[in-house]
Amino acid sequence: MTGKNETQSASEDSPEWSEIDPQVSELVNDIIGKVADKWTLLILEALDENGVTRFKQLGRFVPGISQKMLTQTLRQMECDGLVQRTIYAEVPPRVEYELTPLGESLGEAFCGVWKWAEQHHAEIEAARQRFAAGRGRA
Amino acid sequence: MTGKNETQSASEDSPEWSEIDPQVSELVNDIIGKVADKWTLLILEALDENGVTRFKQLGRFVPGISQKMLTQTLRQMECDGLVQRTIYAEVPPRVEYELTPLGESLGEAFCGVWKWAEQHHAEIEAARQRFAAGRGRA
DNA sequence: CGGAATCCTGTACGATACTG
DNA sequence: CAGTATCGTACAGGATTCCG
Repeated sequence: MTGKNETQSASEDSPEWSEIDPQVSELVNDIIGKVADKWTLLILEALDENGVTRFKQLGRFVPGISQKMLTQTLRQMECDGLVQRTIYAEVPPRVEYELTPLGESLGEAFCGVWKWAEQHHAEIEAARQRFAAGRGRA
Repeated sequence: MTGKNETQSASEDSPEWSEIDPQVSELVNDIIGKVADKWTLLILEALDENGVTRFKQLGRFVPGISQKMLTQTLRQMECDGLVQRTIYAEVPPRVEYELTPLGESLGEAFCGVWKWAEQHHAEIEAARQRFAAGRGRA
C-alpha cells in the first residue's frame, strides 16, 4: 500500500532542480522508460489524432504493430491511466479506446520532443554520415 | 521498406502541421525510438548536469549501467551527434565526453516530458492501483 | 583507463491457434 | 471483433576477459 505521503514540498516551483530525490528520480525514470516506448508513442499519437477508436481500427492506424503488442501496450497504457477502455457488451463485441486527460497531457509534453526531432533530424542525419565517413577524421 | 503510400487523409486538425510527410514521420519515429532509450536519457541527463565528464566517472553517474551499455549508448549518441568525444593521447589514456549543442537542445526538449513525469507520477501510481484493484470494478 | 570481443541468459516480439 | 495462450526466435544487455 502506498500509505506513505510523499513529502510533497509544496510544489516549490524552483527553476533549478537543486535537490532531486533519488527515489523520485527512479520512479520518474521508470515512467519515462515505459512511456517512451516506441509503440506507446505511436498509439498515443494515433489516439490523439483520431480520438475514440476501436481496437482493430487502431491497429490499422499503427503500421507494423502486431495484435499482441497492440493489446499489450494498450493494457499498459490503461494501467497507467493514459487511456480509457470502454467495452460495449453487444454482439459483435465492440471496444473503444480513448485518451484520458492524463494521456492527452502526456501527448502535449511529448510534443516538444516530437518537434525537436522534426527540427533536427537533418542535423542528425548529417552527423551520422560524418560519423560513418570516418571518426578518425583529424 | 514500407514504401507504401498510405492514404494521406487531408485532415487539417493541426493547423501547424498541415503537411506531414509519412517518410519524415518514420524518420522522426526512428529518432524518437533511439533517443527515448533508457540509458540514453540517463546519460543525457548526467552529461547535462556535469558537463565534460570522463568515461569511468560517467559510469558512476549512471547507477546500474554496465560498461557495455555505457560504451554502446555513448557510441550511438556520438553517431547521432548528441555528444562529442575527445581523446587525449596520453598515458593513462583519458577520454572526455560532453554534450553537443544538439544534445543540449534535446535535453531541453525532453525537459517537458521529465516535468510531466514529475508532475503526474502520483496520478499514474493511483491509476495503477485502481487498475490492480480490479478492472471489473464498476 | 578506455573499450573491444566473447559468452550466455532473459525476454521482447511476431506468428499462429483458440475462445467468448 | 476483441482478446488470451502458446511457442519459437531474435536480440538486448550483463558478466567476464583481453588489448591499446
